[in-house]
Amino acid sequence: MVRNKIDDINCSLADSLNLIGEWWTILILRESFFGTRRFEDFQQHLGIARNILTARLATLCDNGILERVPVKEGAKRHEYRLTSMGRDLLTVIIALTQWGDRWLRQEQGAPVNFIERDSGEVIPEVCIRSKDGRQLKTRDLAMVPGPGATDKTRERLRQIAEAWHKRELV
Amino acid sequence: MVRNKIDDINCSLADSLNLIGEWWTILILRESFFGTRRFEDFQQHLGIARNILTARLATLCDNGILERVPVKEGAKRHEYRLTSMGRDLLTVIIALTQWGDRWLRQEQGAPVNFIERDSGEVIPEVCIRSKDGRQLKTRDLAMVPGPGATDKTRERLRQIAEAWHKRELV
DNA sequence: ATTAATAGTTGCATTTAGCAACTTATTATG
DNA sequence: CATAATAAGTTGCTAAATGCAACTATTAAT
Repeated sequence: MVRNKIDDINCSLADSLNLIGEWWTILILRESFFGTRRFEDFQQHLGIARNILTARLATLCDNGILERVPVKEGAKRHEYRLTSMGRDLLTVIIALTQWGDRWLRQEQGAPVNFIERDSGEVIPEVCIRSKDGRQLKTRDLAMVPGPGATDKTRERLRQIAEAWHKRELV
Repeated sequence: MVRNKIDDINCSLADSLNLIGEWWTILILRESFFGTRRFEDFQQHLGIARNILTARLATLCDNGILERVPVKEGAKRHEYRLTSMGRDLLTVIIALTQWGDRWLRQEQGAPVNFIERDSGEVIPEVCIRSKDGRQLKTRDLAMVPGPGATDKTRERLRQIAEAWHKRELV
C-alpha cells in the first residue's frame, strides 16, 4: 500500500506505520516483549498464518526492529530478538494497551498490569507532558515546523494554525 | 481478520488494534487531530480511496472514536469529530510519531515539532515512567495479572515470569 | 431553477491474508 | 551413524481487503 502518496505533510507517523502498521506486526512485537523469540512460538501464541509470520519477521529484520541471532554460539538455527530500535517501541505498545484498558475494559478492568520490577508498583498511564512535567491535553498542543520540514509541511502547518485560530478565537 | 483467535492472553492491545489497527485508520485520526473534519478533506489530504474512507469513518463512528455531527445547527451535512475516546489516542499517535523521528529521521530531524501552545516549548518525548517520575526501560518492567485477568492470562504471565528468571538470573 | 460541490456507491482489477499440506534443514536419540 | 522428531519455512489455492475510476444522489449556493 502507498499510504503516503498524496500526503501533503512529510510525517514520521506515516513512515512509522509503513514499518509497523501492517496486520499482526504490533502483536508480533508484543510477543517479543513477552520474551518470545522463536518462529514456532510466535506462530503458536498468535495463531498467525505461517507465511504471513515469515513475511512480517523478514520486514521487521530488514528494518532493524528485530534481529536474527543464532540460538547459541555457532548454532545454525536462529531466533528473533528486539533491537534497541524495537525496544524503543514499548512506549507505543504500552500506551495503546492502556488506551484499550481505559476504553474497552472499563467494567472488568485491565487483564494485565505493568509494574516496575523492583518496587512492584503499577506504573502510571503513559501521557503527554510539558517540559516541567504538567500533563497536557489536545488543546494545549500546537505544531510547528521542525528541522526536517519541507516547504509543503510548512505550508500545511500554516493552514492548520490559521484554521485553528478561526475556530477557536471566534 | 481474526487476530485474537488463538491468543492465549486476553490483551487490550489486540482489542485496541481491532479498532484502530486497520490500514489508514491512524492516519485518518492524525488528520482529525490536525483539524480535518469533512469527508472530502480527509480524502484529499490522505489520497485514500473513497470507499475505504467511507468504511473507516463508519468503523470509527461505530466504535465511538469519531462522531458525526451536523456541520451547523440543523444542517443536513455532517462532519466527523473526535470524541474524548478519540482524543485520548493522541498519546499513542505522538509516541509513534516521535519514534519515527528518532529512528527514521536521525539526519534530517523531525519535520513537525509538537509544542505547548502557551509557552511555545517543544514537548519532551513521551515515555514510560514510574510512580515517582523516573524514566523506565524495558528491563525495569514486569507484568502481573490485573482485575480483568482470566485463568489463561494468569497462566501465561506465570510462564513469562518463569522464563524471565531463567534467562536473567543465570 | 440551475449549477456546483459534497458525500458517498458500485463494479472491476489488484493485492494481501488465511489455510493446510508439503519440503528442507537441523537437532536430538538409540 | 542412522533415524526420528522438531523447527522453520515454502507453495498453491481460496477468500477477503484494497485501489481506482466512473457514476449517483443529496445538499448548498447563485
